[in-house]
Amino acid sequence: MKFEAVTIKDIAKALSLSTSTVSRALRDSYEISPETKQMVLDCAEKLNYQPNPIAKSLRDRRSGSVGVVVCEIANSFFSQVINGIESIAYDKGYNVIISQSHESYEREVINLKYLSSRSVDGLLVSLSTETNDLSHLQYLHSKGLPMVFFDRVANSIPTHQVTVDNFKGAYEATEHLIKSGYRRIATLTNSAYLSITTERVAGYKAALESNGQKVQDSHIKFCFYGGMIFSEIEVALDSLMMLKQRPDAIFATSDKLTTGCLKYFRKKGMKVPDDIALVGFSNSEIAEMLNPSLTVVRQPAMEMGKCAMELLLNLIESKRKITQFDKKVLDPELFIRESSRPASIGSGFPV
Amino acid sequence: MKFEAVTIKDIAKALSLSTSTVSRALRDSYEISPETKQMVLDCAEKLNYQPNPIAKSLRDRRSGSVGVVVCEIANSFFSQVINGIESIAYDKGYNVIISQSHESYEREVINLKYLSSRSVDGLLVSLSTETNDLSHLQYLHSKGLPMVFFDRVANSIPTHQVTVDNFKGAYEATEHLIKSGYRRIATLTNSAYLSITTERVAGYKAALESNGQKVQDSHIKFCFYGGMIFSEIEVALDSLMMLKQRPDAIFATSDKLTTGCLKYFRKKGMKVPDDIALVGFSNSEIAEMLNPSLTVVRQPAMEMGKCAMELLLNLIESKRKITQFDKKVLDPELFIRESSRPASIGSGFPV
DNA sequence: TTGTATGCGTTATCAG
DNA sequence: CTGATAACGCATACAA
Repeated sequence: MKFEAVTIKDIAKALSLSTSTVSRALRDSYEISPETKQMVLDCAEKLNYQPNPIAKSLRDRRSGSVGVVVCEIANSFFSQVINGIESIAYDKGYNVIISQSHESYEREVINLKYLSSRSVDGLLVSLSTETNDLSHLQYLHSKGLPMVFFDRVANSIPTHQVTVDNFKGAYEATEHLIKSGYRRIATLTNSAYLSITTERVAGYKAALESNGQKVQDSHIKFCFYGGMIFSEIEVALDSLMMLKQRPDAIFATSDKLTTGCLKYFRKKGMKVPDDIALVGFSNSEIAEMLNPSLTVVRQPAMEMGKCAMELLLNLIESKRKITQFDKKVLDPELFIRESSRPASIGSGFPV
Repeated sequence: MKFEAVTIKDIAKALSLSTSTVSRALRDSYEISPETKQMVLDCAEKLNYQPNPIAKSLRDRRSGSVGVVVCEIANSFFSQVINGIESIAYDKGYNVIISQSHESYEREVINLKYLSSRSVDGLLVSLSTETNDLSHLQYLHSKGLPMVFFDRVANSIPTHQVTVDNFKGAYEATEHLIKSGYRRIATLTNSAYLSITTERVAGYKAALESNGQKVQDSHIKFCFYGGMIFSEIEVALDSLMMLKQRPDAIFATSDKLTTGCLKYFRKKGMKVPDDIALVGFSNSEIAEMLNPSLTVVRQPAMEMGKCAMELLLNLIESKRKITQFDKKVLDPELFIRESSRPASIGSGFPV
């Protein structure tokens, strides 16, 4: 594989054939006699010939691989999405190259730069929390590099996208708290740059309003890095806890924020949901174990990955230019845990 | 990037130079005049020239990328290792291609086949739980493809490897339980194929023996898929719980097994460590939150990744054949949580 | 200092 | 049915 790489040339030499004949035989071309074909195949087998994908890529001007840009793979939601992507890619013979932005705009730009320049045939992108300027993506898009956004999408770039119904998920989670009797529901959310933030906050607000509650700006706390830095969560929750009218419930709009809340409350010696109720977006199985009474909004991550990859393959493999784009919206699932307390959404939490 | 790719040829044409001059100018060769160099650079900038890595790979017979084979990225330990790998790779200009075996031998073979054939310059491998036959790796190794094993290593293949001192970690964890007063310590461990299993079980046994306790085979439970399938854990723990002399403590030898135990006990309504004590290998921050009283053996995952990547680069970039191999062993960290109960290692666990 | 020619491994086109 | 040749984009040995 390294020192003595077997090429079609070697096979050709061994069989006193031309490279073109060997190439055709290997590709099972109709214009090669069955005998020659068999000879070539046998010889290839014997020499353990492995085609060189790089040479093929250069010739075909396609690499057979797609790039994925996510913030963190160490995040249940994204690793599940990646599993979905992989499963489709695998079936279709594509290779998946994963890159992490670690929520850094700079890193996202660098990764994208690397992935592009013809080394990937397409891109599956979920924006970093810092990303406000989209020119790097706009540029690639203008050059015709197929891309599909998922979860954290860029609406200003016209292409396919896959999301869950964030509005609905947030609406239902919030309404669930209201129906459970909570009256001062705060929300802990991500960077305002992110599409998911806007949509989830909108759902939260709508649920309050359509249930006759007032939206209070002091109840909406943004964590720019989505809780990657714990102090963000501390600052946000400290300020909520210090309001004259302390919130009686919190809606956390992401996995990291949900576990971050649990961590915070444990640190403070507060019980969830005895002292305060918590509802959150979460795809982590462990988070549920962490608080068996936690009501969560689960995203169909695997499905999102599959769907995004399929849309990307459409773009890559379609001959003519696509002008009509899909905005696929998946349904979130709300897992409501029954409570032993009335007007509460859980049965207890360890302090 | 896609439809109209700018190449050195375009720059050459625009400037009425030859491609070699352009190539040299871009590589900042000493034999090009400063003026020409500047012209070329400016033109490249203007046309937004991006070198084609595939063409470069073909010519250089190196891809500038390394392959990583792990079982699951959705595993704190492995995602941390990957972050370590990436950080070094990034500094050295290498690209990292991650592939998951999902603990399947077949998938491991396929992934490796894909990664090899000169599309990667080297391999960082942690074996799947099913892997017993190493011929696929042996073959690649014999062909001279640089590889470094980490965590789950193959001792029969002579190359660098990085592990933690599994024996020591297991020894200390077990001894900690003994010192805390436990007398019937069972262990829940992975597939016997894995190096980590052998080493950790050896450490467990040694700790028992050097502390005057007998090793009981009925106390050692193997989970072939390492707890990927929860029923495995149920079967193992059920049989432990049904022993006439029920164990009073359990040492779980991996992250997944540790959380699996917690899940099991919660399901059974048992308290950890009131009803039973638990100590485990774990790199997940959430697992600690799950049970703040859990004593864990933490592996320096990030460091392992960095170290493995550095060793791999040594192999890749060294001119002459290396015959002396490093077996780097990192120190595990034991986090002991104080208990409010005597002869117990924790303070409470939610049921 | 710059240009020409060649090859990396493949496949498609065009001849035979 | 098979073979010679060119091209994908880049970088080097060799000329000039």
